[in-house]
Amino acid sequence: MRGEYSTSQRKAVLEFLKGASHHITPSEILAHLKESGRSISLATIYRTLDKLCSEGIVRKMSMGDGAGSCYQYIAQSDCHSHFHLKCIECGRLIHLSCDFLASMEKHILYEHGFTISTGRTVIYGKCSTCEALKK
Amino acid sequence: MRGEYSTSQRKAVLEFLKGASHHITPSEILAHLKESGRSISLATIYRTLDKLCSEGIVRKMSMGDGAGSCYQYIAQSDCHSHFHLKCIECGRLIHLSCDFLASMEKHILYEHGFTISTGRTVIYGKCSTCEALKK
DNA sequence: TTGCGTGCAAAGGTTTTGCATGGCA
DNA sequence: TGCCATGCAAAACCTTTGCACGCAA
Repeated sequence: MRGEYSTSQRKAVLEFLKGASHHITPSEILAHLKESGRSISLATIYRTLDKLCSEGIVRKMSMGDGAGSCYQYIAQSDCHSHFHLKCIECGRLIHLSCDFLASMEKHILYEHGFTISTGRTVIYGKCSTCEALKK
Repeated sequence: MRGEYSTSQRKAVLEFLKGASHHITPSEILAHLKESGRSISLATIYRTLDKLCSEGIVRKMSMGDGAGSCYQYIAQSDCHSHFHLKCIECGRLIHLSCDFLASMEKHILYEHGFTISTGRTVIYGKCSTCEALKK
């Protein structure tokens, strides 16, 4: 028989991703699940995330930190103009929804023929706090 | 005495970065230098790149490929509104200079208090060719 | 029963680090 | 001479893979 199984591990990973506040590393998933008493191997987490990505349920992003990849559950309401700004200094991640950016997407599409994937894009820079601290 | 030394290895790495056509991985540097007869250890390349980054001479970028980090020499003329678009499908990297994006930078700075680092930011999406191929 | 999913351990790749040596100033 | 930089090897990570077993359907 062909098809996919619904195992307790898959459910646990998916449930945690849904409840999490975005952008989680495989190690974090492991840690949180271990805390809750559930024990899953890292290999399984990677394999599960891989599958969820292929199915379009989860999104893989790479933060520039060298701290490994991050994964994020794709909520239905999340598909709009929603950019991520990441501060180089403090590492804070800012979620930004803004009409201006929506028009930027259109500009790049019509003028430059490029369809932006907002979910996968991270804009780097400095947040106001860190910029102010800069001597 | 305090300060930095100018070694042949540092010169070789920097020179290669200057001549290269952007976005090089440490392994590529190693390979190219080995080809030219010069032999440098990978560790030194990493340490040199790290230093060059701190000095603001070189820029570190992470492409989402899992293929490791990329480094790029920062030319003086390169500091303007210059964004990178990377196609998820074919991997092509597009360099984009555009007034509209310059105004986007200002918008994000004034309205959202965030100073964008254009050099470190990679915008992901699909180029027109790959978008057209999509069934 | 079938065969996908899991766990474990091992392997692969990138990046970092310790230590003795070499080289610039 | 004083230190920083280098090379080598080992280690630390993250991620993938092989294999035998367990479990969903």
